[in-house]
Order: sequence, then structure tokens, then C-alpha cells
Amino acid sequence: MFIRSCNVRKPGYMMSFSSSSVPLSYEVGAQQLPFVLQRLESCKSMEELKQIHATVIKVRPLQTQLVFNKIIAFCALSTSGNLDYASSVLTRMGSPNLYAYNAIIRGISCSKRNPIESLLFYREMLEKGFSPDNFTLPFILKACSHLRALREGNVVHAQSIKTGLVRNVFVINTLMRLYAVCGTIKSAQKLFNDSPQRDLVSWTTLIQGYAEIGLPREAVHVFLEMGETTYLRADQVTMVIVLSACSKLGDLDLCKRIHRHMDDNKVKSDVFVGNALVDMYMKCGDVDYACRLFETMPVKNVVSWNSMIFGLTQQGEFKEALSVFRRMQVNGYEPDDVTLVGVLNCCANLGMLEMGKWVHAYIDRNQVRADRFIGNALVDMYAKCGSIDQAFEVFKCMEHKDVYSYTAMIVGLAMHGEGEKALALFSDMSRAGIKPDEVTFIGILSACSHVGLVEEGHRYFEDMSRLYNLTPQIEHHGCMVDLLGRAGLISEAEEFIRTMPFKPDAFVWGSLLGSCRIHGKVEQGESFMKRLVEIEPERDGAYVLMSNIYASANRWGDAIMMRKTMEERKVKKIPGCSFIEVDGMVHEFRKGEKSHPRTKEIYTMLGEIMSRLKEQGYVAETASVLLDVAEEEKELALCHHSERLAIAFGLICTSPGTTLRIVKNLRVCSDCHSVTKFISRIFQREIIVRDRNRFHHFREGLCSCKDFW
DNA sequence: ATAGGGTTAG
Repeated sequence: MFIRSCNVRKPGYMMSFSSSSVPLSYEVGAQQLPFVLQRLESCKSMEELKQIHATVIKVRPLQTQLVFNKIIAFCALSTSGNLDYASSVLTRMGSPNLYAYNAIIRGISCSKRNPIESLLFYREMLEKGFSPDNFTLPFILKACSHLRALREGNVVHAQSIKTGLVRNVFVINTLMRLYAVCGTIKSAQKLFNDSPQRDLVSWTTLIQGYAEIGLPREAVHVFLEMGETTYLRADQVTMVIVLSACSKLGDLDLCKRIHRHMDDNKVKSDVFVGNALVDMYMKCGDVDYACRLFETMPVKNVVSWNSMIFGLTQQGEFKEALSVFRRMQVNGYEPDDVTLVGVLNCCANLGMLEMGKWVHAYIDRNQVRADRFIGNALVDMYAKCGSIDQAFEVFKCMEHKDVYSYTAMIVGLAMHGEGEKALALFSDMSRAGIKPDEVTFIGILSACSHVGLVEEGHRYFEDMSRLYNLTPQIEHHGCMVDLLGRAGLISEAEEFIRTMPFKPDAFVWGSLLGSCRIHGKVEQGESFMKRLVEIEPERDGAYVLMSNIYASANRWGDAIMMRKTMEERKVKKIPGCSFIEVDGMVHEFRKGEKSHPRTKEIYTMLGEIMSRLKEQGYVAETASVLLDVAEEEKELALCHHSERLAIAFGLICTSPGTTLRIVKNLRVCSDCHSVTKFISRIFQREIIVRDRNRFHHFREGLCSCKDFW
């Protein structure tokens, strides 16, 4: 009401009312213009900008195109700006010009907002009759790239041809980027070839395009070609992209060559380049050099630490990765979601449930971006740490489940011997419209294998190609061999191998040999063993399994012979090794080792366990040891298997009733399996052992695997 | 006023 009555009083009233303190003449108002422009130049915050804007609204002579453009530019482009404010100023301006549109389109394209908004402004701009210039097009093409909007991009391409801007190098480069992100690298290459002017960004964009589409070799090739055919010299941005292409190739020699090239051309290193170098050397297997580079980096950021953590994880150096994580915290770096995915990955592999739970709590407490990566890593961690129920809890609560989430859960259930649940989840997955991939089927087939579902396994194997258009890999064929062999269908398994389109690998023969152990097939075992030794003569698996088969058949002479052959051939023995986590620390035990600070107590405990077991009628299965020594010594050797050391340690330093969780690098031997069953009853402990293949939940003298593993 | 930058899963 008030405003209306004010407005009708007399024209110009608003002006005189609101600017009572400033002189009224047009000339005097205009005199303020340079001052206002200067204030806009140095403006630091929205607060300040709003003050300037208020002055402009009060003083008509200040309301020039230039002033409004500056206001819009600040709101749209400054880090402390406000895009909504920018767009409202633009909308209220009588006639915004091209500059204003460019500023707002650029602001939106570079922000986290939906790039569609900039397309809408672009359309409005065209409708008002403006023709895009060499600034508009790169911004609008960037929006199209973000949206993967190839169709809109094509329209812009056409407009660039019509306006002649297609010869502008900025337009060409952003068009190339658009085609590269939309997967049509050929169009990008064509633009590049036809370009009248190729600068470093053009080359870099092309290199990146090839690297991203999965052609890293091509990317490196283009980089080298640039060096040979032009005077252009790579800068940090180019190097980061080339180094990351190299890391994908895993070719250490090539990496060194590129690194030398970089030094020869005096490309300065910055934190981005440093991170890319660390990542590259890690991925190519030169862990030591990567670590040395990391240590000498003058400036580090969270990504540097993440590169180290992930690199070590990929090399299987989980404990080292965790110690880097601890150092990171000591040095005051805040972990981000990527860090925590890496840490969870380590926890999963080391079976560190307590630490994993701590990470879970940290995520909730610190509002870490909890996206699919984090959710899937949590599911995997809980499943691999033996908390399959917790894994399922997290899984259920995840808003966006993808193929990774389902697969992690299915593989987890399969490892826990919950074959039926795994298959049920697979049906849920199909119902949710999520397409399984190759890894999902590894989970499904191994679920069938652990539960002995032969018919179902066959059916899923057929479905892979029939329904899901996936080609079974050698791993899937291996699963089928395992499934048949475990079910005692050894000759069917052999027939399957004969007809499969791959040369059988170590996994295939090893699995069959394992099946012969379960089903006591000595002669067949011998022939599979020969095949396995041919493929991996340097490893001990074949010999150990075969001597176990002999021993189970009471052919001790052959068993001992096998051991001797193994020693003569100097086969590398993989030492048994078990982890147990107590109070957030991982304790590692190797077979027979005595270096742990509490060794004495551990061995005393082992003695106590054995005597209590014997009271309960336990007889050692010395068959599993197969040493050419007296019975007593055999028994002693058994006692020192790494998982027993870990269990004994767990019994000593946890309170009664606490579940023990052990991770072992090899399969559990059958004596340790029965000892653990005994312990779970006598000491009233739940013991969860993850061996190389699956989980064993020991409780009340029984194991979840039903003695079939 | 313009384009190209590193780490993430089963």
C-alpha cells in the first residue's frame, strides 16, 4: 500500500526521496561513475557488491550497461559471487548485451549448477537476436560437454560454421573436448586435422581424448608426435595427462622415458605433476621410487596421500598403506572420501573389523561425502571382515545400489557359504533392473560351487551369454570346473576342460587337484598335478596338495617322496601367514615364528589348548603335516600353523566371549579346522576365519562350511 | 573475459 501511494504522488519522487543526500543533477550523478567502477573492480564480497548495487539503483546516471555488466560479472564469476543474484540482475536489466550473457553462461558452466541453465540463457540470448561470439561458444560448449549433450553440441558446431567461428582455436578446442567426452574421438581427430591453428591445448585435448577412451598407447603416441613435429613444449597440464596415460599402460620403461623427456624439456613440476608421477610409478610397480618421489615432494595435498594409499593397496601392501594413512593424520591432513575408500579397502583385505568400524563412524561423524564408492567399500569391508550381517545392513540402507554394490554383497554371501541367499539377491538385482557383469557371475558361480548346486551353476553359466550378452572368461570356466569337481564329478570336469575355448590355467588344474583331495582320487590327482607343475613349476601348491592326497590314502611313502621332490627342485614355499586385529592393531603371525613380543605366553596357551583338547578326545591329524619326523614332532609342527598362533594370541588378550577374527593367506588345513572347532566349543568362542577361498564360522564345535571346503 | 590437470570399487 505504502509503495503504491508513494509512486503515484509525483514522478521522480523515488529519486529525490532515496538520494536526498546526493546532489540531484545528472552531471553530478555521472561524476560518481569512475568511482563506482573502481569500487566494482576491487569488490571482494557480495555484501560489498549489494551496497554498490544499492547506490546504482538510487542514482540513475550510474545505471549504464558497463556498470550492470560489471555487477553481473562479479556475481557470476567471482568465487564469492552469487549466480542467482547475477541472473536476477540480468533479467531486470532493460536490454542485456552479449557481454552480460557471456558472463552468466560462463559462470554457470564453470559452477556445480546444472549446465542446462546456461543452455537456457543461450537460447534466450539467441531469441533476442544476439549472435554468439568467440567467448560465448567455448562456454556453451563446455556446458554441452558436462551434459554429454552431443545433439546440442552438434547444433552449436553448426552455428560455429555459420558464423565462421569454427576457425577460432578456442572454439575448435572446446569442440574437440565435446566430441572426446561424448566418445566420438574420430570427430575430435578430424577437427584437429582440419584445424588451421593447433596450439598446445589442442594437442593436450586430443591426448586426453585418447587416454580417456581407453587408448592410452595412442595418447602417448600423439604426445611423442607433438614433440617430433612441432615446436610446442608440453606444460604441467599436458604432462599430468600423459603421465596418467602411462600409468594405465603399466609399462615402466615407457614411464621412465616420458619422465626423462619431461626433465629434458625442463617442464617444471608442481603438485599435480608430482601426484601423477607418484601414481604412475606405483601403478607400474616401482613402489620404492614412487615412495622416494613422494618423500621429496615440497608441496603435498590430500591427493598426494591418496595416491600413495591407493598405490600401496594395489600392490597388496595393505599394512604400509595404513601406516601412510596414520602419517597423513599425524601431519594434519584431513582425509576425504577417496582416502577412506582406500583405507576401507585395506581393512577389508587385512580383516580389520575394528578399524573398519572406526572408519564407518568417522564417515557418519564428519559428514564425509557418502556416495556409492563409500557405500560399496563399506559393504565389501564388512563382508570381508566376516560381518556379513553388517554388510547387509549397509547394503539395505544404500539409496543408489549399482552393479558393484550387488556384486560385493553376492561375492560376500558366497564366501560365507550362503549360496541360496546369494542367488536370491541375484534375482532381486534383476528385478531392480541392474545388469550383472562378469564379476557378478564369478560370485554367482562360486556361490553354486560352495553349496554344491550343480544344475543351477550350469544354468547360470548358460544365462551369461544367452540372457546377459556376456562372454564367459577363463575365470568363469574355472568356476565351472571347481563346481563339478567339488561335487565329485571329476570326469565331467575333465570333459568340460576339453571342450572349453581356453587353455586351462593354474587355477583350473589346482581346483581339480583340490577336488581330488576332497574325494580321495589318487590316480587322477597325479595326472592333474603334472599339468599344474608344467604351468607353475616354481610354486609349491601342486606338491602340497598331492602329498596331502597321498597321505589321505595312507600312502606315506609317496607323500614323503613328494616333499623330497619339492625340496630337491627348490620350489618356493609360500609361508602360511595369519592376521588378527586386536585393539585396532593388526598382529601378523607366520608359521612357527617366535618374534612376537608375547611369544612365551602364546606358546604356553598353545600347550594349554592341546592338553584340554586331548582331554576331550582330540587326536592330531598328523597326515596334514607329512614331515619325515616322529609323530610327536609332527604334532608340534601342526601346533605352530600360523592361524593357531593367532587364535592363541586372541584368546590371551581379549575378554572371554569376544569373537575372534582371523585372516589367513592360504587354505586352512584339515587338522587346524578340527582344532578350531574344538576350541570354539571348549573356550566358548565364536571364531571366524577367512582363508584364501572363503569364510569359516566356528561356533559350538561346528563350522559353517559343514567341513566341505 | 575464453579452452586442457592428479587419486576412487566387486
